[in-house]
Amino acid sequence: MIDIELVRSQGETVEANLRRRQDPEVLRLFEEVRDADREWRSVRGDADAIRKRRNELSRQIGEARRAGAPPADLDAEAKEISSRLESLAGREAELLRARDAALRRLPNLLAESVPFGKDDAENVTVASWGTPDRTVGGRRSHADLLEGLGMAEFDRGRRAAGAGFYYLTGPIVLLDLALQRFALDLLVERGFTPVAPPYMLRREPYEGVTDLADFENVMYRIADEDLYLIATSEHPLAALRMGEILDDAELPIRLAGVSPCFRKEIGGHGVDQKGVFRVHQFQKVEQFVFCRPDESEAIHEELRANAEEVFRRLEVPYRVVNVCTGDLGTIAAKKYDIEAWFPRQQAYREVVSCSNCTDYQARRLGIRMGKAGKPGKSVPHTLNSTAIATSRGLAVILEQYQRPDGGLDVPRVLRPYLGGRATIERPPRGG
RNA sequence: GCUGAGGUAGCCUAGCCCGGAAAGGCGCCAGCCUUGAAAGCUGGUGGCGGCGACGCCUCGGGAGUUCAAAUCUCCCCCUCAGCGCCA
Repeated sequence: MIDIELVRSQGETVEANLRRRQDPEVLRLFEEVRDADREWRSVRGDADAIRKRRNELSRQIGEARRAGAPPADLDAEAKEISSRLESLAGREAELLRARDAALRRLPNLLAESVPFGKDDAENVTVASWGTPDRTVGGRRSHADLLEGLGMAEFDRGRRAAGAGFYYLTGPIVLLDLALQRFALDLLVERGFTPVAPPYMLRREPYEGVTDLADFENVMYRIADEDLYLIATSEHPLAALRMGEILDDAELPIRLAGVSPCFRKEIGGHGVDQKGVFRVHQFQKVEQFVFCRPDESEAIHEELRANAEEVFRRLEVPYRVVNVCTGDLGTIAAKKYDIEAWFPRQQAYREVVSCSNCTDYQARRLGIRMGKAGKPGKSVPHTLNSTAIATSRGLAVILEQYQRPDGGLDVPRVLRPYLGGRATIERPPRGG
């Protein structure tokens, strides 16, 4: 959430920034925040004056009572003033509620380096690595390949859990774990602390880390409980320090989350719909950082470099796009997507999302900076980035490393995690 | 799930039974003292509104009673302990 002080003192700048998102609803919300805040402050003043009088009377009545009987006129005025306050206080509370509701729905301010654009077609490619293989050459979809190897159960997954769920079986499970372990080791090497977070969160922290629309669309709720399955470990990692004061000296805090991710809304598919590209459940190793505001820009680049390194070591061609103003989500001030080359689809598809959330998430979670004994008012920044999501990471490897005979070469960097194994073969007797 | 105890400012705690300006300690900041530091002493140290004098609010959250609620009543949330169940 944006700092209300900023809305007051730099209203024009904030509005101009929000305008870049090209969403009329956002500007309407901004007006609502500003109007409600202005009126709240005015009503607040009136109500405070009445409260002051009430407190005076209350004090006098108390003193009079201790001395003898309370004077009837004081009592009458106190009663009258209380009822007058009631409606005003109601209005005051309502305005504050309206202001904060609108403020919480207002998206983050955009970083200056975010390119202006309408939608994902106008995202700007800022880097690329590797040479995309432009020949389709009888490549199979990752789902076909998996089924050919007898290492995935899509139909049975649907029968048991519904569309969007699947079973992986056999050596591919080890490959999946190897991918996670490889990414995790890389992050640990670079100073991250591995974290196995809770896979469910209560509503309150959840509202701090995500926006309300997402909340309704993507979250699985546990029936009769105030619990939601996490959509990414970013969320429990952010909530790890909710309500706390972070000591400047401990920043930056680099965390590597490992968890399954659960998402209700999986959207449309496109080519090769079957498989693990868009699913309700997948594994992810995630980078997450709490840091000082002045260092978040540099750390954003660091997270991006780490994510790029994952795909370089896997020898998977990719490009990096700077997500444009019209395509950026609510929480992020700036976002890079890494899109890996899927040779069967002959397309770059998103495999990493790397965001600088500045102070937006931290403010919603009530996280501040300072020292024990001397809490500050400033708010740290949070950043997050995929290291590897093993649905898509797996899919791209299956597309790229498949062999014409239906087997799979194991990416060099993963072999140590598979006991040196270099290939995954079709089982001797076909399924 | 049952029973009990709790939730008070950055932290720890008192106040609650019996309603009437949130006491104290730690930490932190400043001053005094000191060659410097520590100790000691003095003062300050929540949020919001107001240009300001100042005022209002704040005791897990909400509702109620009352002139007045940390305190009384009701509902809800969370934490801890014991018991139960359990990988």
